[in-house]
Amino acid sequence: MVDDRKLAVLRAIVEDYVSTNEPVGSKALADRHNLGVSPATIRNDMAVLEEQGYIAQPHTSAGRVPTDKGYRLFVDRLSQVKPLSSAERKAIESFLAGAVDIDDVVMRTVRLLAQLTRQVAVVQYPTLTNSAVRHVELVPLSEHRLMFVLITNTGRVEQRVVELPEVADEQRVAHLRAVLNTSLDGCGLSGVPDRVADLPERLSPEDRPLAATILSVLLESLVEKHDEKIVFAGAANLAGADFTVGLRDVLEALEEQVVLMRLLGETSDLSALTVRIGSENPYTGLQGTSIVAAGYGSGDKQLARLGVLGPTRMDYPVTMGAVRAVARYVSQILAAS
Amino acid sequence: MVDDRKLAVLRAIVEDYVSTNEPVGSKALADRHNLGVSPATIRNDMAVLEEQGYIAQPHTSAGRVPTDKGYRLFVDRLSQVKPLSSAERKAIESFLAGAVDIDDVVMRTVRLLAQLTRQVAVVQYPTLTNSAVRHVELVPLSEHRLMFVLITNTGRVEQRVVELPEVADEQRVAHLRAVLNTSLDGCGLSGVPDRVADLPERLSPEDRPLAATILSVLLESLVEKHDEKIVFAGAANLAGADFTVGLRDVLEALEEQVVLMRLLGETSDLSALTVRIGSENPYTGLQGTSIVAAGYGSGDKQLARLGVLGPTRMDYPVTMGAVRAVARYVSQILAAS
DNA sequence: ACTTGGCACTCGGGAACACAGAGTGCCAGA
DNA sequence: TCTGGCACTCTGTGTTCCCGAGTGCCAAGT
Repeated sequence: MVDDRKLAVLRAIVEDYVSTNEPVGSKALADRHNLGVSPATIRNDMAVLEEQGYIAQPHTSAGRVPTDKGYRLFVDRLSQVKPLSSAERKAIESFLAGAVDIDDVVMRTVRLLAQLTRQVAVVQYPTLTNSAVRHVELVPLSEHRLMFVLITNTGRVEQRVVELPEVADEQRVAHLRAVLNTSLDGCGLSGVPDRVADLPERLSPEDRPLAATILSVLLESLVEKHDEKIVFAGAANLAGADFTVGLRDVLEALEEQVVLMRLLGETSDLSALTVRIGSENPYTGLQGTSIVAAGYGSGDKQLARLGVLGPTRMDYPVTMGAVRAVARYVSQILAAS
Repeated sequence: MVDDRKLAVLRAIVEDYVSTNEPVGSKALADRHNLGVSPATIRNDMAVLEEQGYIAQPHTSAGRVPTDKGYRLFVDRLSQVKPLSSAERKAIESFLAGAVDIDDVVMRTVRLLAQLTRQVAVVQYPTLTNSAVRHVELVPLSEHRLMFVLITNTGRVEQRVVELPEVADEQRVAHLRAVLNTSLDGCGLSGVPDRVADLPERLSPEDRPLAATILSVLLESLVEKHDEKIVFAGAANLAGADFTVGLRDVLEALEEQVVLMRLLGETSDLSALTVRIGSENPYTGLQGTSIVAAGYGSGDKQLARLGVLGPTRMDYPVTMGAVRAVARYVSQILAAS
């Protein structure tokens, strides 16, 4: 049904279309690729491919263009991820190595990825879900206010200013700090609510209102930051590509955290590349775009995802290579810190 | 030389052009504004205005379009900042009030401003320069590593992981923490280098290497974060407006922190509005754009700047009103926290 | 000294049109 | 099953033409 030569034709169409951005005809194919057959034969194959929905022609008597289904087949069976050159690897490594904190890592990553792929890069901040409490700090700001700081083993720092219901002297704060730290140290964030549930009861009665206030802020910060932060870069790269759908829609999607979140998708499998092509992606405003995403993490735990967004007409092998490589390097960096 | 009627004509031209986005001719002016004179008279005035460089015609026999110089005159002498409606004020207030930390404040501000003006909003993070140390925290991560956290009175938190030259037990860390806090508490960041200069000498010899390492990281973090962080939002609003210069250049400029920094400019005067029109701005890639910026801060100190960027053909009174209002509200929020 | 109506002139943008070129589908023959 | 040939169908481009908006200038009016 789909014999080898037809697949070769499809591959050739995808490659040519990606590089020229113009519908590709039978003659051009016969010239540029040595398929060993005449244009007429190729035409026949193309007719079949079109009937099966892998390619389409924008109008009668124009060349063929891959459909989403065609790209899908190309990605799944006709291409292989293209590894980066060693120069590129070196560049990545040295660029990421200079990062000083988690914000810096994310920022550098997203810029790097955008530059590398010449597309829009999207990076999700490492999730708190899988991290554990490294330290809790209470810093008195005034008699009635203190700053609550939560440091996780993934290097992230959460902070909140807490209005206190009563005056808290340094000693009581110190006590509470000690209690919090001993009871939470190393505890996974998901386990925090359980651990602190009975905490007020273990304290002397006069400390309870204070503790309750702080705990409520703590719990609140856990759920609030659960909808994760996402950043993007490389929007300028959109300017060149012309989308079937308006540029505006794409930019709007990029500024909607929730949409981005869903675009990156989720896979349990760390290091697996996800490719969403055109209509496969869950957001109607982005029909003409594809997303290539991968998870990253430290050790074996997936912390978050990153990827790039570009026109469906993109160079999948190269893009996938870049995304995979960057995901790996970020994982390394995070594991080391 | 520039009598009142000519100014009225210029104002009318700016207003019409802003609202229609089409070169405006003498007849249209006479119709839409009741200037009390005939089109022919207006033509004469327009000829003079053109000679003086306030307006220009895209081609012979088209209407007139304001030049940068024309907009400048309009902004300086022919318009007044338009205050927001009370509904808008309420919306701003309630939207900003929900912010939980400094990141949240900045994020909400930039989105708010983008939505309000339907343009690209740019917000600079509050500078550290004018803030003071509220608390320094040292959190041991392992025997050889600790996390250094600096909390400022502006609510910002800086963090660094420090590799230690030697094993540091909890006691030594605690001691160092105490020393740091007593010597730095309330100290302006610019004064920190002076204060810590002689600090190692006041410690026992065995603590000095440890202290030196931490101090070097501290000082480094001060200068590094000195080039401030800037965020933007509302890029989607660029999609509608057509720039004389490519959209790509604008997007590129937006992703360059340094460029943004210079665009926002600096004025000592808090609460003064800065307007940079087209060629007035220091970046050649942004010829067709204007920037409206204002400073914000807590109390009387200017902490940073915020503003919007849009086509030179923008509604200056409204935009200026929005920028000024948002700057004020953010200042309030920051002063309160 | 301005203002005004009239008038000739200019030029951009849209409509109509033709045409070359690329590409297809199909068919008959190898 | 492949191939060459051939008629057909489009799109994109270049050309021409014309309408209309808008101007500049001038002479007359206030």
